[in-house]
Amino acid sequence: MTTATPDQLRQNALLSILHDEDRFHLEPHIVAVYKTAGDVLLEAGDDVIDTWFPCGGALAAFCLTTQDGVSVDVGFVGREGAIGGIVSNGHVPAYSTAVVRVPGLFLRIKTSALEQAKQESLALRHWFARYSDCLLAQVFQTAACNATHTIRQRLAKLILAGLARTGDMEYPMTQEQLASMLGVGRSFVSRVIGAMRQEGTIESRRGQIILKDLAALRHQSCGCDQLVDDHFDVVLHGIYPKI
Amino acid sequence: MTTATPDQLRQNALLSILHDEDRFHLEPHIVAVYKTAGDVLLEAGDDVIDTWFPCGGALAAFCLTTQDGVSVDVGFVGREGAIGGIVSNGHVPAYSTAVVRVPGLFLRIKTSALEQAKQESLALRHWFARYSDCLLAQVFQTAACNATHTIRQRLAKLILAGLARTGDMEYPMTQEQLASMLGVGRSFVSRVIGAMRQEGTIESRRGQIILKDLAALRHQSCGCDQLVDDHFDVVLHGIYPKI
DNA sequence: CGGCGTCTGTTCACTAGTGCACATAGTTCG
DNA sequence: CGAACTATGTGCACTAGTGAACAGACGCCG
Repeated sequence: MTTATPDQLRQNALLSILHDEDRFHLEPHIVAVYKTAGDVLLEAGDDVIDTWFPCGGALAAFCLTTQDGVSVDVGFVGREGAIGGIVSNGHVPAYSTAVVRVPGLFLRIKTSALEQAKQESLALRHWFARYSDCLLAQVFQTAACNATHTIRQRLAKLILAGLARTGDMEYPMTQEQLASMLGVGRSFVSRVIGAMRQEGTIESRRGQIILKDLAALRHQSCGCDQLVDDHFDVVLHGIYPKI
Repeated sequence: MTTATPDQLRQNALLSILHDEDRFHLEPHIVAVYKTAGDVLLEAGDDVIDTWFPCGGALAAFCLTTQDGVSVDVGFVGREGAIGGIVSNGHVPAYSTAVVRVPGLFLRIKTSALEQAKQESLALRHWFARYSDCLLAQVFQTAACNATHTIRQRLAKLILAGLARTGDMEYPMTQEQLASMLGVGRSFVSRVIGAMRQEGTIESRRGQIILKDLAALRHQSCGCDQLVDDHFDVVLHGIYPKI
């Protein structure tokens, strides 16, 4: 838990693009922490004291639990974004829990320090506002996707998103976890994965999905994340590199 | 299409609470327009030139159309909120189309004027940021709801939300429209409404739902909107600090 | 009054997804 | 090595939801 190095700051897209002035404001307050899968960054109902920036291949999810006890992931944040006092400026309780899904490095800053910096810099404020718009777009699309697409399509989408993070062909995730991220029954996920394996799209070991045929998996996915990625491109275009 | 009267401004919750200074900034730029069901306030992909404030019982929806041509409403905004340059400050194309669902009065302001006012007032900025957080919370909940709840639960929720706007027992909406808002097949909606009618929960005429048993309808609803309303209360209740 | 367009109820055959139960296989750890 | 977990595959009976088709019913307008 040491103050983050410049090299680490560069591993988050929102931070890597900052002008020197803005960076100098934030840098002293940023701490680097390694987090493993399942770690909770933000608890629903708690004050948003910390804001988190995933680095490299790390991935976190906004996870809601419905009244009947089923939990669902409704949004994902990787190195392109941040979690915490982004939309709200941190004055309010978190509506959603944020959980680490793919382990890795996370940068942490006190939301109060971030907000102070936002007050002093219009550029910083607008930059984060743009990212907020992208986050909202992502959740819009998730809501539409959940209403209309099959579990098979959504599962393919989820696996693709996970693989994009790890950067290789293997995605370490149990079927139980996948089912819980989608908010569906485990046995059905098992069946869908079985079908995909038979068709040669993926392999699967205990706690692991292995990509065999990218084109086929893309084809089975609903492709909702592509639309969102495009919006990210337009809104944050050229100002920072794509993942 | 005349400049809005003070009386009209009071019919939107976000505007009604403003301090005189902030109000004086915005007031001259606000225009009152009557809109009917189906009118489009914002088109996905277009620049967010205008920002809209629903008044009284008016209601608009964020409506997404998936690749396969099915459209779904993923969020609703009534007198408690606003549509347009809220999250993003209007620098970006709208991700979602915004459509009027319950007709009524809408106040319109150029997003650029709103943003100018936000730059000059920290209080205004924070106030809208808080509302943005509520909007995000609402969409989070919609995404979770769509993933886990039955069409029957979601339909009950939708009818309740509509009735809450009109203020009486009648909700003017065809089954076709309800189905399209949920992104589901019309015939199934017809069946569910038939069942509700048999149980005495509602009546239904051509193009109209009539509430008969509020408690029963509440009981059949998933209740997701209640959770969101609670968040609105916590985040926006009474707090609009003068800064 | 008659005609036309739209909304509604219902049938039918079918696919998607649930939830539980139980057998089996892979991992971990003493 | 063997015990104890945990993850996975699969059978089963069942509910939820689809999508097309068609017959009425309602309401409006000339």
